[in-house]
Amino acid sequence: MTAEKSREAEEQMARDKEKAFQEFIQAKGLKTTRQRNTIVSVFFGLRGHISVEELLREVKKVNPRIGYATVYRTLHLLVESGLVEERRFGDGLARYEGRSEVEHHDHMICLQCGQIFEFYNPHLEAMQEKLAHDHKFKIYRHRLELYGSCEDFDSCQRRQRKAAD
Amino acid sequence: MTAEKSREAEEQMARDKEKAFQEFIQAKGLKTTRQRNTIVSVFFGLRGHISVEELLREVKKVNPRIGYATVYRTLHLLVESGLVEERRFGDGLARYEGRSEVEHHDHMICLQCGQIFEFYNPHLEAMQEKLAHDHKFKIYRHRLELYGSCEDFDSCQRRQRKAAD
DNA sequence: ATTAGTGCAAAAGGTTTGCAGACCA
DNA sequence: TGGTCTGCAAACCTTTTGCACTAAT
Repeated sequence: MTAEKSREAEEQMARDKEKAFQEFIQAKGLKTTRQRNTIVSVFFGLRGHISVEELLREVKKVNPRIGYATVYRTLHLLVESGLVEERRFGDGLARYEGRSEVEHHDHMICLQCGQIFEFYNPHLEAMQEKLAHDHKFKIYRHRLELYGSCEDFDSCQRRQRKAAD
Repeated sequence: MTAEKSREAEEQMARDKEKAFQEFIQAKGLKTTRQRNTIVSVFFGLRGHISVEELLREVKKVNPRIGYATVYRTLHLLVESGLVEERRFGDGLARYEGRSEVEHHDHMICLQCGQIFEFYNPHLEAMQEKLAHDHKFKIYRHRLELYGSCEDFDSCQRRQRKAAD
């Protein structure tokens, strides 16, 4: 919808999130460490739906001594801080998303190329609320995932991503 | 919406599904076995969102020698046959549902009592289709899950289910 | 100093698989 | 008989945890 954000704006946002995380850490009486800084910084420098493996791979480029345990532990803190959300799309591994995810959104997952698109539709949200209300159900959060094919979606032509497997 | 189905009708449906599975098995050139019959029969005799553990527990009442492996393998066949659907609600284990699931439906998951309610709303479905169409995305299937609380929902008062843990 | 964090490797929890023996067609 | 299926246990994969060591406050 809106034009893509400039690189500078994205980097600024990443810095803001890092700072917010520092504040969270301090507020909890926890310690700032080199590893945590690295992981958080790398995470917010990435975009999309990042698996632990992907994150660790990137983190290791900065500091090869960091292992899975620390990445998992830091990711949990990030989720706890509210800056990052955990998702599971059914392939058995958790994915995390943080950056640019200011607002709630849902997902379209292309089963052919594996790409994940985000969308947001206020009517859909409103209808869900109404439906829940009718059932006397109070929604804390929800998840809507459309699985299918983005064949005509211009992005699907570039099917590089999953090709490697 | 509709009145609850009679026990006889449900049992008939279960029998139909069992038969359909037999046909699937034969069409694939696989063999009918005592264990598979037991598992399939027990499965279709249950209702709701059944975990492997739950299913195995029930199966063992009929034949204690049956183990996880066979249940998993049979469940995969059931999914492959299209008679059963696999679901994951984020607690790390797969759940399967078959019976009464003639039509597509979505879920409301109560985070307090753990109960799972099904619902179906044509407007929501139509809106999703429209949305996908607008994005040139073809939906094969989708998943909508509302997580929250059924506090006023009459069923939530009977909180026995998760209490045991 | 004190307390939390890290890294490793081992454990856990759910699911899959290899294999020898049992069973169906 | 011949090929699938079963049951067991071992393997797998992702995630968690125990512990000795290191580092932040």
